[in-house]
Amino acid sequence: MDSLDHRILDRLRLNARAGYGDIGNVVGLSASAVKRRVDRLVADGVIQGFTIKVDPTIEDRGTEAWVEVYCRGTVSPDELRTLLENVPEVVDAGTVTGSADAIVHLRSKDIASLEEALDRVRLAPHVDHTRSAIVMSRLVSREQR
Amino acid sequence: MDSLDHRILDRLRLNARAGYGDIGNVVGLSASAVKRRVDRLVADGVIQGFTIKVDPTIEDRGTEAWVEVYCRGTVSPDELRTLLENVPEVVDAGTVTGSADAIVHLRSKDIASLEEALDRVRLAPHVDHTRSAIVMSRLVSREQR
DNA sequence: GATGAAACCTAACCTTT
DNA sequence: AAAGGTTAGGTTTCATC
Repeated sequence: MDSLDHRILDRLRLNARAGYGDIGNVVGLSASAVKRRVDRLVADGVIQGFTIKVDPTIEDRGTEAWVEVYCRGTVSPDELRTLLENVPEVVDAGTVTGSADAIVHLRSKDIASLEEALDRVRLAPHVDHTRSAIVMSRLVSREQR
Repeated sequence: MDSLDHRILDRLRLNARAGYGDIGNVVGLSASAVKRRVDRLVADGVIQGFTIKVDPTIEDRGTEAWVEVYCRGTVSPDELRTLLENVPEVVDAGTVTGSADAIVHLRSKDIASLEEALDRVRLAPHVDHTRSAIVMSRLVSREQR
């Protein structure tokens, strides 16, 4: 992982379909050299995949909320994972420090379907209660770039 | 946006470098027809870009936290945005319903640098106090990256 | 880094509905 | 007209040197 690798990652982040030759022109390598590095970055797990960014509203994911989940007693992360993986609206979740057991990021079509998804989280075993914050306006969005 | 478009998006989400011919074999179209649809999806803003998923630890973003931001008085979303955009560790943020003014998702190298970033948020004008939850274990990760 | 064959992208043209 | 298929060219990928 030298500076050339980082610059190649930057180019691919901007355009994952850029040709090896084009990337090479920017970073100062031949197409073959770039391909070898990209292949190695994939093999090493540095590049975990090539994807697209899709407008969330197109796929009924324009409404979002962050939810703190509070459980009764002690619940293993595995139990929580199983529960949350069964709710497709959950896009991101983790166990956290502090009073809540987990924080869950939900994405859905509208408030109604968001509430429906939240209910599925809330009515699961072990879950005591939740504390929700519905996103009104997005301020920063650098998760996908 | 018909079902073919959705299936093409699914294929590209799995592998943004898949060939048009390969995608066509799966969805039942010729390579040209797939290319025309992809070009249209890009032109219409449905596909917002082609990117890579990079292992967060490689780029010093392995430690994360969710932070509720509470402000004094009334603060416009624009002021909050300006503030948060100047902290590179902020990967995601939005104004929310409930008692907090905003929720901020931070990613950094380790706890120490996370705390440093949090301080930059906390010491900004208008910010009264924050309430943080550091992520211990990731449960679900379906965010498009 | 260079080479060459195979695979792919792309645009123009044709067919179908 | 709108959408898909076919073809032909130029370019890119990829294994090998």
